Amino acid sequence: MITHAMEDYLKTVYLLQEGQERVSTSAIAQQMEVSAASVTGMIRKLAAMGLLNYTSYQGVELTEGGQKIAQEIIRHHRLLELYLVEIMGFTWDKVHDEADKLEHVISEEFEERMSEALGHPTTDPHGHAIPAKDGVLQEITYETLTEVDAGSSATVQHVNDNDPEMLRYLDQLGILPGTVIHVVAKEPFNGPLRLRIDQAEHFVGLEVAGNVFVSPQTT
Amino acid sequence: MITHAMEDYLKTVYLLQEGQERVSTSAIAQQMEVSAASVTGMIRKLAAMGLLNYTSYQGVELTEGGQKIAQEIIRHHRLLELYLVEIMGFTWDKVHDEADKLEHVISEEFEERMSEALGHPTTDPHGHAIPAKDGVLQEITYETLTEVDAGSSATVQHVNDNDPEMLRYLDQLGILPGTVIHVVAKEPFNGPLRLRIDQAEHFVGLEVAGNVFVSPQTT
DNA sequence: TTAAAAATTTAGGCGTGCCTAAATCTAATT
DNA sequence: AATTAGATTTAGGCACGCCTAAATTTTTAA
Repeated sequence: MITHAMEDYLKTVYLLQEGQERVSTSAIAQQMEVSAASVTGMIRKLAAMGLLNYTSYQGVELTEGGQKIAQEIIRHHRLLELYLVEIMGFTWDKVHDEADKLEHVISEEFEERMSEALGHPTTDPHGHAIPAKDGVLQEITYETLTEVDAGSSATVQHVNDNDPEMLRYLDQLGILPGTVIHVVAKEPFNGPLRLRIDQAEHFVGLEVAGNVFVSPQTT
Repeated sequence: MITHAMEDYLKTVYLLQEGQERVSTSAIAQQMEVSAASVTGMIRKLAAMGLLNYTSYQGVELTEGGQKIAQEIIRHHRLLELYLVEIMGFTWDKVHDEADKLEHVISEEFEERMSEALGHPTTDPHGHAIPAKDGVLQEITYETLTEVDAGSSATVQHVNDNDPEMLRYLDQLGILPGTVIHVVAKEPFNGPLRLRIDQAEHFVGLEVAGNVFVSPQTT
């Protein structure tokens, strides 16, 4: 039997695995805000179930079975986020926590009906790709806004969705997936970035900029 | 902290309490499909939290605090059932199980947005009253179809929602909240009831009839 | 009113998922 | 190569929510 906690671990490993080969115990512990000892315990259980490969002291890697479950949960999460915003009228800062609870509980039919109501969408409100029902999710790794050179422009691809406060701030600045941002200048000594968005200028700190993922502007 | 399991117990006690003064351990155990010993354990915990009054061997009774939580969960459940049917297009036989899982997990805002989308409804798809946000739910106790005299008619008020199979059967017969049923005859020795519904005649067993709650037809 | 039956509680145990503290392994430094 | 810092695992413990079996209380019926 697969529990909600197991689903959470698989999801976390999946998302941490982006790019990386193997995921360390401490990375999982930090992300999930549990002790490393707890992670070891759960990892061993999941390995015994064939959901991930684990070598002591060497971190883990999802098996195909583990990936499938992780993708299913991530699909639930992102469809829920979009459904909550588009159909139910939630603001985008509230949907992450709600989806975190609902994602483990909804049925396949619920998932299917959400997808239909939304016209089988491919991205969630924060710009993350929604995995197809049985498809592989190839999340592209974008650079963060902090890495953009002064004087050039970039298009927002996605923003981190776990901090409601920050999402409200980004919304206020007009930083949404699709927004074009021109980096006017970067202040020295880890100072703020000077941005032009839609004619208006803003000074934004590095912590915020590090949570905004962009691609070089194509136009 | 109040857990999902606790919420389930409070809900069950609340629903069993209809009419009755006190609710017995075994009644709860039977309804929830757990052992009587488990019920005793949980009851003691809930009593220690002040959510119900408990005297050994004498059953339980919800306190005001316990009632409030139970009503909240029942409101969630019934709003969810209606939302799933009306907005998402579920058939009425599937919504009970889905609501049983979701009811513990949705936020106040989710509840509020469902209620709004549904125009602040007062009954769920099976005819049960939806408690108001902070109101008292006064569920009226109706008689079952088995108690209606042959030759008289009755209006369906609500049907039990926990057996999907039976709900599909009732749907097929056209037995929904609001339906007028004429009891043509009752076969002896616990035999079937002969019913007229919308011109058509049906023979229905006592098990089904016992799950249909009606009031004498007023017209 | 007393014995049998039924209901309830107590005792002890199990899996889950978390914790802290101590032990152990890996990697980095000298 | 030895030491040491950091990461990881092991050991032992705890709360939850369930279980079965045995003890106890209440109810029913002889």
